[in-house]
Amino acid sequence: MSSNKKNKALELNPNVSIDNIIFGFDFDQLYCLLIDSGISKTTGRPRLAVPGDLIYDNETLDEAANRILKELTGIDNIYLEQIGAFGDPNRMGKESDKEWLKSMRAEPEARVITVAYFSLVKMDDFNPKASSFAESAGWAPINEIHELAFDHYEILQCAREQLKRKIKIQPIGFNLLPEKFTLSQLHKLYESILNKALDKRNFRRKILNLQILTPLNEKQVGVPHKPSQLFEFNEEKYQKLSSEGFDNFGF
Amino acid sequence: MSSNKKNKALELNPNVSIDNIIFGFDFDQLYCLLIDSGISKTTGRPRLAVPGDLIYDNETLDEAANRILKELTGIDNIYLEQIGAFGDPNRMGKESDKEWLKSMRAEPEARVITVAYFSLVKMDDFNPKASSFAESAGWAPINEIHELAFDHYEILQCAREQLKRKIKIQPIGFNLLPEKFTLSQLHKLYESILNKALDKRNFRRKILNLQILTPLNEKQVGVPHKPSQLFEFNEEKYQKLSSEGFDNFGF
DNA sequence: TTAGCTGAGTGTCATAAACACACTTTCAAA
DNA sequence: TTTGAAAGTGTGTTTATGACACTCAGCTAA
Repeated sequence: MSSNKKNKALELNPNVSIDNIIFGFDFDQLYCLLIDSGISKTTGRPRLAVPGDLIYDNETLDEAANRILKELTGIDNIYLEQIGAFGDPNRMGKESDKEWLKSMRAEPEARVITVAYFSLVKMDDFNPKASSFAESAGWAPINEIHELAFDHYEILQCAREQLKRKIKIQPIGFNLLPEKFTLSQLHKLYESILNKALDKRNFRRKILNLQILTPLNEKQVGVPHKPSQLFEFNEEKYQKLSSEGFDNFGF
Repeated sequence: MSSNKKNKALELNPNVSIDNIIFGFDFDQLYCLLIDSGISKTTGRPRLAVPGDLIYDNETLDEAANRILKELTGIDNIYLEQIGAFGDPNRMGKESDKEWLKSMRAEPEARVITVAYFSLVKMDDFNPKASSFAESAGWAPINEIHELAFDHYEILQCAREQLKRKIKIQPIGFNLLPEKFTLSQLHKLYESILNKALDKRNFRRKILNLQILTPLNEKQVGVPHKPSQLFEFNEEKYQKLSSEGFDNFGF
């Protein structure tokens, strides 16, 4: 439990980390960005984890979360939201976690509280590349993830729940889509996040009533069916709804 | 990391604390439990703060939050929910905060990340008493709190927002009321939390439609007006609504 | 004893949102 | 020119919302 902080600015805080659930969407399903730190000697399986790092003592938590995102993906200015802190004393207690900690951390025994975030990125903005602390990174379909290092699987489930809750009261889903998109793509996105089928006509009516979409003079091209109208979202209206929410319980 | 519980003091984690926004309701307005650590030498004003403490290395965050609640109020088994982590490097940077830290902390310069919780208590369950790290504790009307130590004022505002959001999708408000209560008391509670007037008839209709209340064969006595029907809430239905939520955006 | 005060309790109508549901259109490829 | 694939569109029913005003029961004080 060190706290020898002579040189605060440059020092990693060995007790607090950030883990960042990065969501993407490919018009078909939700993905999560994972890093693979190699084959575990104890389990013989790849050791998949969510990107994260210890924080520096001179950065805020939000800055640290943005830094991790930037270091890994090279992109900035991404939708980012805190999920909360995870601090079970045994959260890093699996054998394969200990093995990794010994090889990577100056104080492998230190108790680390992690602050989890989730972010929403447009999948084609990001071209995975190796980061300084993982051998590789890549998108994994959310429904195919069944096990992760540390308590990352649990954090992922919390992130999904929070996203589900949030998308019903703020139009943040647009962060997962490109500038121009079709109503069907948006529809599929909502179905993927909420994990259930939504009636097409009712969905379209509701979204259009929010008046958050601007139809473009443009259609899909080259598709083997009736081409779809493209939309962009209305930034102004979006800001308004984002701050007010559009909650509806009635009170 | 030692797990020698004989000497807990050695296991205090100097980098992570818990702060707990404790809400109460007196049938008229919302209150927050504050501790007063004495007159600040630098400001000459009382130094009011939310109860909190560093965590021990062998407890989970939830356990630490419960411990703080128990140490201060003597009560257990309280509704408790995490708000999130607050970690601005300058969150303890006010002069009056530094003064206090020097007198109370082994490592006054250490950067401390705090994990905030809020809890809902039945006000008459709690009889304020001095705790080990504050000279006194007491209920303050939420609307009369304008300044607090550290970043506690900001945390309080987040807590109010979270409570507002939450009460619309889960019936957690009941935690602030005694076993038996009237519809008017519940109505006033919702108005206090949401900070706006709600139509009496519409409110009663909606709450009764949730079928979460069981009318008792009991009325108020000794009131100088028509005595009010008392209700208790239906635990079973409450659990069901709590887990499902009763969100209503329509999707 | 009665008049007056206080808050409890109650119903309806108009409007808006939700939900369920099936066929036609447009384009590309075979 | 036929076929397959997804886009796009409307209505009727049901349910929830929001606005709104008077009577009732019990206490107190004249």
